Amino acid sequence: MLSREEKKSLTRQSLIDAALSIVGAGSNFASVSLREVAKNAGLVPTSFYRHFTDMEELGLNVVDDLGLVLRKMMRAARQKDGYKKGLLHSSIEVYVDFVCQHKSHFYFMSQCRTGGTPVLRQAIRNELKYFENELSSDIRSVPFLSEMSSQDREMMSQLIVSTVFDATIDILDLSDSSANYQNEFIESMKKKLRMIWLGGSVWRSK
Amino acid sequence: MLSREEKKSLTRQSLIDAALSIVGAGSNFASVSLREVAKNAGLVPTSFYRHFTDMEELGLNVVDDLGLVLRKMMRAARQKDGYKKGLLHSSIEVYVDFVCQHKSHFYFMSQCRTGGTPVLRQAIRNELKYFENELSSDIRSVPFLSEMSSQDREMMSQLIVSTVFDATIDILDLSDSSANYQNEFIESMKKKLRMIWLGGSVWRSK
DNA sequence: TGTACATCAGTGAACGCGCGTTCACTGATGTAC
DNA sequence: TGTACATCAGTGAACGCGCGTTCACTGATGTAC
Repeated sequence: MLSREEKKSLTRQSLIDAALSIVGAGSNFASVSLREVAKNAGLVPTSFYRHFTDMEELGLNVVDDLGLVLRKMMRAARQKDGYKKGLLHSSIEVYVDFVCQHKSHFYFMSQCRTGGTPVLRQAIRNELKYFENELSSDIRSVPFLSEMSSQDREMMSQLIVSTVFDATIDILDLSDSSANYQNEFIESMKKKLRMIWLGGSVWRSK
Repeated sequence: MLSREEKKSLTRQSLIDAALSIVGAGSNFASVSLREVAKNAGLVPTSFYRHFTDMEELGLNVVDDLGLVLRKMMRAARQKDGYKKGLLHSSIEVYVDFVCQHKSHFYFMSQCRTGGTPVLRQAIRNELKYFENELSSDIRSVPFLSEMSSQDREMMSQLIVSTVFDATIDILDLSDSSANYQNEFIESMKKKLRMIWLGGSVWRSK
């Protein structure tokens, strides 16, 4: 038998999942109603208040959920080839994989980064910041990039992260099209990152 | 005296402006109601239908409005220094200027590119496509970039355009902060573009 | 130019519906003795 | 272990409100003769 506390946190998660599934089905989080979420989770509207004060607070918890997915992704990317030569290529592939396997989370992220309430936008920004920092410290150990100033490394990381994450909505929209078209897109992404990488390798911090 | 047709198109524009001003005030276009727009334009809700079938159709007309702003911006950017040495620097400045002077349009663009209905997303994408094409043909006339394949030039343009437009929401959120912080952001943007530019200049189409 | 009729942008009442939120409740789980 | 009471996640009725949409209307503008 589950304790009251355990049952509560299961219900809580089912509300988060309900919101994600509604967003994944094409709705904009900004126009998803509390009643819709509760109904989708198999609850009466008033139960919502036992877990969150309003949709924004639920949103912040969805961001936390997203954070877990992103950290799992970072681990997968590092494992895939340990930041050797094929770093960029394999990272892109891991990213596309994760986007396709967690569509709802990434729809939510894409939407809220630009269309959420200020609080929600900031929460998403913080998640991306985490990525930029990780990447920045990884860059330090790349031989021909190691002489960059830490500020420039940070700038380069931002550029890479924003380039990758900016492609999210395109990846999602493309996930229903032909494999050919998808591959073309991925190859173009790889070229973009290679161009940034090249730029970084001839960069002189001054 | 204005003709009936002229008056109608003025009303139509006031509906578009009303929607923009609501978005500019912090709402997400996806959750803006037809009644709210009509009220803001000084009309009774039912009048809305004399001009648009629904909010999505109004949205498409907002995109057209945005298109005009973007083309005006492109002209301003070209005029500022005719794509000479300071191209990137002055373009960024023109961009930041336009974002700050047409906040509503750019909030709308940022939101709808990732959070609009599929039709709206596609319309925004098309506007960005226009930019990418213009930039791509400009790149052809830059000496040390002219040997790139047209496909790679296109890729590089996409990278630049997405980097610039991706910064929109940050520019908007920053527009209330200190001038120092804003300048820091702009300098970072310039560095990013310079890194891409450097990458392009050592790029070898193969 | 003047008259008679057609057009149609904007009106105002009305509809049924889903919304967020309140409140008193129920009954299973947890706690004290 | 058994009993008596407290806690609290989930319920269900009810509220007032703004929503999108319908319909018949009005009265200024446009058109035909």
